[in-house]
Amino acid sequence: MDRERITAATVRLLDEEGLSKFSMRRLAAELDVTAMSVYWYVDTKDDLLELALDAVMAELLTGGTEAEAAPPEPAAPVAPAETVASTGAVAPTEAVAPAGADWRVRLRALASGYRSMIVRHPWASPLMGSFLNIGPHSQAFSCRLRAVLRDTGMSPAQQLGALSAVFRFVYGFGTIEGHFVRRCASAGMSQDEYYRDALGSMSERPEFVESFGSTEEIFGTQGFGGVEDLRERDFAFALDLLVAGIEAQAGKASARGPAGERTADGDPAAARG
Amino acid sequence: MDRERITAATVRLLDEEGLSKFSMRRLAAELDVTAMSVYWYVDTKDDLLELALDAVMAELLTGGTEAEAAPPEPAAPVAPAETVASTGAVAPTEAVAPAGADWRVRLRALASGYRSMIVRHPWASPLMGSFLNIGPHSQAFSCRLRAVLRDTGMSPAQQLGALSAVFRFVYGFGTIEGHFVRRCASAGMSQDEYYRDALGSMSERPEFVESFGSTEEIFGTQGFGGVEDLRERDFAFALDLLVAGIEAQAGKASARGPAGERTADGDPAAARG
DNA sequence: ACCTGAACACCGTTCAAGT
DNA sequence: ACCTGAACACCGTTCAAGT
Repeated sequence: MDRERITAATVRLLDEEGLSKFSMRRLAAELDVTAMSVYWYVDTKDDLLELALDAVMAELLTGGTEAEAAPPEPAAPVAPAETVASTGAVAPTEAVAPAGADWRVRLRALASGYRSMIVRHPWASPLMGSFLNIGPHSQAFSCRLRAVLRDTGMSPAQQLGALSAVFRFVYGFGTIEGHFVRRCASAGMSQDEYYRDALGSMSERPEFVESFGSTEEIFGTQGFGGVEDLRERDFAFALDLLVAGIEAQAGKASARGPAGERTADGDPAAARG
Repeated sequence: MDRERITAATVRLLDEEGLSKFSMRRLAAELDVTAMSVYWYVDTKDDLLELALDAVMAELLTGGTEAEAAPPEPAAPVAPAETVASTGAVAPTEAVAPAGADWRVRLRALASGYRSMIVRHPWASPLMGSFLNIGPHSQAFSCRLRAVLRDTGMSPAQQLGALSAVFRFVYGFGTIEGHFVRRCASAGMSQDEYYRDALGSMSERPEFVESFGSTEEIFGTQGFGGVEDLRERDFAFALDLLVAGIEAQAGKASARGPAGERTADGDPAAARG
């Protein structure tokens, strides 16, 4: 009975039953302990949730581009013990990209990893709020993203803007996706069934059918591989948009010279090389 | 005592005290009524929250590009009665754009309006989940966005991808922004104070200071107008990224011809002109 | 048709008390 | 140092009963 075991049980319960059903009393029962003994290790429910959030953030750092990731195990691609124990050896590797690869490849890898983490743990996104000051693992992930953006050719000020854009976009995508997945599950339907129903209710509006065709036409389109495939393509397309936008901005930047508007002294691109 | 009055009181309470403090009992007290009489008009708390969500979605439709917006008042730019009554004459007009303007201008207007609505009502974003099947006002807004995207020169399939991208990105931006604003308020700090504190805790990590300078350097940078100004610029920059990405994709599309990969028969761009 | 009171099965958290 | 029981002030929702 220590903080790690409590955090692991919290993550497992949150994964299985969702944020709204999680309670201190439910957790205590799971740990075969009275309701209030958890409070010896944790000040408040919110503190515990922050610990759980930090634990799943660590999933994004298994194996790494640079050694700046987590305090323990500087280089070896070993997943944190508590996470493996809780989720049952789901070792996500999508946030890992070849160290010297093109920034586009690495950006896609980081974004995909972040997104899939949010989908794996739908309870995490409402807890993330601002990506400021929420644990060392989140900061380490942010560092990796910044390292990638340094190679885009954008000015430092543009890099900061792009950092924010990528973070928030992936957050939005993963959060909505997570909501949808959970809603399907709680309705006892497959994602395709739920999507078909939703389309059905939208087909009551005639302009919708005019734009996209009837439900049967959408599902019958050749190459339509279901909602999950659709979402995969939407995400890929959105990343294409971002990458194309970054390339355009980087072109502008190099045409006008390396200096941005916002940044002050201490150009990090120059300092790092 | 009817559904409209209940919905209006709900929106007002949610705005003032937040989603977590809202309860049926609290609402009943506000309406000077016993706890359970609300259940005569509303089946469940979740149903009521959906009503509230639909009510604030209507803010995005005041005044419009086309007459496809809300059932009442087809064209006149009049805000819905219940919203005006509840928020005290905050009549947002940001989602309105000149009808025949460039798609870039109209896209920015729609995105800004959506974002500011989310910030005005931070409780709305956790409720939005998927943008599918949540009320007629949301669908009408989606229609307007589609109408704008038709003018980008993208293929219909690309338009669908961009629709998803814009929606989810703005959602992510507004949600995180709303979280931050609320967190500052509940900590009793101004946004700049909170931001300074957060930077201070991040300055404990040396690579952060190496990249961006110390807190004093960041706040002292000429042209730094505080967090809110920073966020404004981040949002504008992110929209620039999206617009540039859309332009790049549209260029590809017109170079390869109008047909996309995903769409079936019934090309809406051709049908609408 | 509309509202109420009492009740049920929950919450997070405190606090004095046990070992 | 670690855990417990009882208690406080809350929840959403049901249901029989009032007018």
